[in-house]
Amino acid sequence: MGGATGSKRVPRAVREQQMLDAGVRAFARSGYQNASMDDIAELAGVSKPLVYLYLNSKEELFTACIRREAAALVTAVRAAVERDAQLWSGLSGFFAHAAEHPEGWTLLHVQARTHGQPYAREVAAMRAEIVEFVTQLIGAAAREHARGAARARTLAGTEVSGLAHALVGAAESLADWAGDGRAGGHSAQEAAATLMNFAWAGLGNLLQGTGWSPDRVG
Amino acid sequence: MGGATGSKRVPRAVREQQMLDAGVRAFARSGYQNASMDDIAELAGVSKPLVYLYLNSKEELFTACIRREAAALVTAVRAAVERDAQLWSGLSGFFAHAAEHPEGWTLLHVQARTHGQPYAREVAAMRAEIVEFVTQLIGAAAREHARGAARARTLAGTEVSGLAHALVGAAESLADWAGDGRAGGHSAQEAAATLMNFAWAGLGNLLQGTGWSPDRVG
Amino acid sequence: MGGATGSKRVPRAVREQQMLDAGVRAFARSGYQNASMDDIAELAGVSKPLVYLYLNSKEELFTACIRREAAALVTAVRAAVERDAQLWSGLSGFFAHAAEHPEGWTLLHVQARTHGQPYAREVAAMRAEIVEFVTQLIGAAAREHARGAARARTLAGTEVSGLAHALVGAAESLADWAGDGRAGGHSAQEAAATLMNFAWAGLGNLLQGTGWSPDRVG
Amino acid sequence: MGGATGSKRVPRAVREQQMLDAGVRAFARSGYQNASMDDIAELAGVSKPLVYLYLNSKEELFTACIRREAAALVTAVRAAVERDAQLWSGLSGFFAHAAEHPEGWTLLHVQARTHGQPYAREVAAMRAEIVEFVTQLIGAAAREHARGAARARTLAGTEVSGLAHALVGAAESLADWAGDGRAGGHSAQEAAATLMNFAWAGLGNLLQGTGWSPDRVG
DNA sequence: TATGAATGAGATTTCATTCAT
DNA sequence: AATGAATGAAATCTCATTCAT
Repeated sequence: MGGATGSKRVPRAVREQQMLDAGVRAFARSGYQNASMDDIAELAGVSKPLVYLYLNSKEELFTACIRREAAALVTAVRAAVERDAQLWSGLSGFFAHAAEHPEGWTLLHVQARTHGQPYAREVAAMRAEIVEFVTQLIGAAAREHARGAARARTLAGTEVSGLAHALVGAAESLADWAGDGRAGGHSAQEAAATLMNFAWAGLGNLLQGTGWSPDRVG
Repeated sequence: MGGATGSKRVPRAVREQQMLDAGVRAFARSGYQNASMDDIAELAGVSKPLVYLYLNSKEELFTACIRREAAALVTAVRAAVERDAQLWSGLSGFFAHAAEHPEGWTLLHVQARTHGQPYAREVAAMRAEIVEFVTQLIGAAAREHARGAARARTLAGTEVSGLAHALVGAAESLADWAGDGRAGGHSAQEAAATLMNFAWAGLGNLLQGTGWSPDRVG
Repeated sequence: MGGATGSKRVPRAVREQQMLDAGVRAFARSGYQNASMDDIAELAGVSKPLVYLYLNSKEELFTACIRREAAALVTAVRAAVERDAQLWSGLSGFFAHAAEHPEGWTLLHVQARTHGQPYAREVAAMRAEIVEFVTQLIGAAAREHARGAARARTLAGTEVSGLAHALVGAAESLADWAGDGRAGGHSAQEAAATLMNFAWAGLGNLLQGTGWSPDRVG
Repeated sequence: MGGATGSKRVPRAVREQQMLDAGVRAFARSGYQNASMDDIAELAGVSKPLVYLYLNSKEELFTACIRREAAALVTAVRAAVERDAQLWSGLSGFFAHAAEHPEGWTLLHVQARTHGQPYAREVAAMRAEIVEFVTQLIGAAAREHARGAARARTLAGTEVSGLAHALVGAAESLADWAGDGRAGGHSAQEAAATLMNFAWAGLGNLLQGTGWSPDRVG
């Protein structure tokens, strides 16, 4: 009932993936505490003891879910970046993956951060990896900008870091927004474009020293 | 033991605030589910039945905590905005409040979203209110921009909405970043300035239609 | 139903004793693992959570039961010994207590030794205390003997120790035997007398060096 | 993995012994309940279903273990007795076997008594058999004694039974004592000698009616 | 002869919540 | 205004046992 397949006697590796699927879905929907092992077992179409036999405990199951989703997201972003090393590609890959795996994205963005150290650390590591990508891409974008500009200053480390964090935060918020129905069906591409618009101009401003400053009105 | 005061026979209004203090702290630290009513009662320095007498249930207590903290944040942002109706002031006020009330901020940003409908709605309402501020401020900034620019197009509703979400997300991410030790002690002011830099330029670009577009490299 | 009293709202100290009573009975009858916390709670006439509230866990409950019964037994033996410092009194006190508290005795002798370190140690400590009593009493009896005998050698430390262990073991076995129906209703007094008969003569033999030795037939 | 052999296709009789070995070890170490069928299967180097195929259930496995060890002990004692029909030989044989098979001895002495009817009966039967030996041997010793004494009364049935129980209990206690390191390495022979000393003299006293009685001091 | 896959039943433990004072 | 005593309901986890090959 509600179970994945009706098939019996499935090899372990396959069952484990089914269980992780169920875990991701249940945790994303109900949160760590509210998703019971009974729910997850039923969703996976197996009995509870089998879940314990393969994944040992609720905590380990949660960790395994987070790890799988984090790895998938990082892989998606990395692949996008490796195609052409553009900020646009990275953002686009990120939004596309988040849109295609809304439960995985919710698990990482909403659920995993809520629960103590072990999980939050896992997600923080993934986020750091993505921030690192973005930082590199901002560097590349800065060089691109500089080529087409008369004079350009060099960005300080914390400037780039702050920028990267702002960008990732904006991306996360937009991913949520796009994931909701509330955005009126805006696509991953549009979200990426909106953000690029923002980032590109902000970057240019920053490089040319024409940026906004507190004593300016606005 | 560890309770707030040791004093007895405290008027209801005061006791309630003590309980909310305890609730905010406990929920922010441990999350909704892991914070037990026992913990909260002990933290508040009263017995559990009294908590129930005044706040009825864990859900209501949580809601009351969120409402209080959300109101405080909105009030802070509103006050900042009302001083001079500038985007900068709003952002600055937001960062300052988040920095001064880390537990309240954690409660709103990290914990409240995790839990199903009743609470999430509360937070969504607050977020919507802030997005609304930002939307208005963006409108004001757009007019400001337009005054100094040759030609400026009018922004579409979803554009503004997307921008506002990106901005709020970036702000939240920066608030976390600044809240950590990892930013090397960056202040609320600096975070606000970084973000303004970003937003201001992006906004200009958008208004002038000179923004980045996917077929451009970068 | 089957619960101790029907009384409600009993002070904690009293309830705790009722719980220990129930624990001793249940553990003695069914063993540690087979006695469920449900059984114990029902036997004590309270709900399970109350048992946990007061005694924390099954292990702690078991420990508390063992400790109480061990203390009671030691106290009984000590009191008997202190009345007149005779081996007879000690044995008699021991048998009387074991006969009057068969469940406590079973708990200590049969159940507690079966389960790992923490409990076995508790019982071993109690047994050591009793062996110590017996050792002292053997010393006294030896002096008594010596006064009425022509020549008497001094006992070696390990001889006394071995004797004490044998005596305690014999007493334990007899306590079980007397506790069963199988002894045909033999009383504690008779068991004590039988054992004294044994011990007294054995002691005399040993002191006079007329004891049995392997190369003798028999 | 820690299993006995790695060899496949072993004849049933051999496999069964391997399983009993594993069972005895596991039950002696952890007790009936704590030793899981998984543990035992792993220890035996086979899969769980095979254990069930050969031994049907945990209860039957336990019973088989007890039976094998009890038979071994009884056989050892019987052999010793049959050599020369002396109490000394029986005790000596008993101690020697217990010392050489500590896990079997633990199983019989400590674990088997704990668990309800089915097992306890098994052990009780063995104990009864040994008590019976001892009773016969005491009879023989009594005749021996009588031959060298002026006048000797006849022992009542319960007297002999009590004696036998005391003796067996003392023997068990001494077996534990000698089995520990605490006895300072006392051997089976010494334990047997200590006990014989005790028994021999007690017996003589009893036969001659010169034993200790409650109104005597001591 | 032998095993990987799977489960029903039941154990301990926790927690929000109420009663009686 | 305030609390010690008490519980219903549900969660995680374990284990003896069987199925299908």
